[in-house]
Amino acid sequence: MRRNIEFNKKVKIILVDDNFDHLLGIRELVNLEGNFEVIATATNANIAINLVKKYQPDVILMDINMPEKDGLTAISEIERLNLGTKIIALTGYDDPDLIFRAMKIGAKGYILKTMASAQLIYAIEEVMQGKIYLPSGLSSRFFEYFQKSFKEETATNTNQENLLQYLTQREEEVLELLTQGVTYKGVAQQLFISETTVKTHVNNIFQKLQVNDRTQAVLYAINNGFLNRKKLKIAI
Amino acid sequence: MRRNIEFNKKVKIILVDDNFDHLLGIRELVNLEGNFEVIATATNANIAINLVKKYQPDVILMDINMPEKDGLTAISEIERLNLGTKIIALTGYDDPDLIFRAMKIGAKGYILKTMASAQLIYAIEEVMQGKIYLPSGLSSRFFEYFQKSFKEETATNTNQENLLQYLTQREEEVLELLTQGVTYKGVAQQLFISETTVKTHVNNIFQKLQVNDRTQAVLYAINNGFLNRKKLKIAI
DNA sequence: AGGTTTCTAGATCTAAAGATCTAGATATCA
DNA sequence: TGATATCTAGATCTTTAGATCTAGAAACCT
Repeated sequence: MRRNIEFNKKVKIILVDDNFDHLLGIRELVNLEGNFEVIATATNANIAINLVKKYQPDVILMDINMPEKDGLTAISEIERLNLGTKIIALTGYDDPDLIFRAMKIGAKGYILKTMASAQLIYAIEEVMQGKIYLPSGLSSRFFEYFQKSFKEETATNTNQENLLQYLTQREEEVLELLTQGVTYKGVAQQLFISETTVKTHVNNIFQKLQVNDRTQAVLYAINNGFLNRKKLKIAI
Repeated sequence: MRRNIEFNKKVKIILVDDNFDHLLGIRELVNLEGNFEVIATATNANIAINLVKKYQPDVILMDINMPEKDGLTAISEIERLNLGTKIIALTGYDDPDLIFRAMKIGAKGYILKTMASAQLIYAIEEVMQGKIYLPSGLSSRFFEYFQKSFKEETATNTNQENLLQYLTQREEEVLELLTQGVTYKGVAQQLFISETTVKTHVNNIFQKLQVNDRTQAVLYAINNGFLNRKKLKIAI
């Protein structure tokens, strides 16, 4: 039969939307495409997650404005399954924060319900090719929000000089251990120096960073990019 | 004169590239467009920054692979001037990390030198409309990198439960003050309770978070999204 | 009404942290 | 070679921090 011959070629899709009518509409639309097949639908996120585990679809169209468990959480959980399922977020709002969060947790696409159906089909085709699809309007909003986030983040750091630059190499080593919650004794052992030497270094660090205790020193270090320079942790 | 009449309409552009020949080529190309005008060029970043201050251009085409001061730093500095100048990064490489960092610090566009000249013109037009322009190939790379960053970041957090959930309201208040480097005495004053009460809370916090001292508690709180829930700080 | 949780707070003690001063050994730089 | 910076480390003392135990008051749940 035709169905069997094409079985391996068809893109398996699961729809998730709490509005049943909307679900039917999208199913109709998607099934019109010869290469797509809606293999299951769900009206809430928990059912959806179980369906995904069972059928391992290629693509999920997920309404992220649902009661109970919201769509974003569902996306996170599905992503954690690591099945390579491409998730396209579907919503009525073009809220930049929502778009940003959806992309952050791994959505491969984001489209508005008000958009033309052709765009939905195109989005599915794109994500199936491993691409990410954002309509140009949403992509602008995403980038605006993205850049705004960073601007705010660096704004607090640039209003005054970074006192970390005055630390000597040894002091940096000591501070790094402090940011791991190590005691004087621990630092002394790890650096093969005496405990009093550590205290000397720490006191010098305090003066240079203009703080009174180790907690404040650690906080200063974290807030001023000390860990970012040392470790990997992408600081976005 | 024609030049005066159209003065307010022309888009003022500054080119920055350490390769002089390349500079001439781009200038030629851009000037062919009636609406664009290259008002200055520079072969290094420091000169470029001074030119920007002086002429306040609409758009800057910046090669980010330059010796001495690199282009990314220059972009940061120009952004800090807050003149609303749109910066388009220009480079030979489509390194995702480079793209990501350029966008992060505020570039409004990113194009490869190997790309067609029409794309450069289009990019200028787009950014002048307040949009961000990334050729689709680069935009894919950007998103891949973007999502990978977050996946790695959350990977360390999701491997075990978040002990912060077991804290009572009062304990959260105390912990919040600890993450600001406040002493027992300070916490007591701010919460209008006795110092011994604070100690009791802090000891309970230590047990719940399975740590031994305040520095470790603060580090646990920071690494497990305590501040993110409380304050603004977009944690990307 | 009785159990549970939470917030409060005292007493007591030990361990760590921090402040301050002095000082020797190297290394670096002018 | 003499000044400077860095790393080292001792002595001494005060102040926080942290551990442990007990216990009352209020709120909440069943």
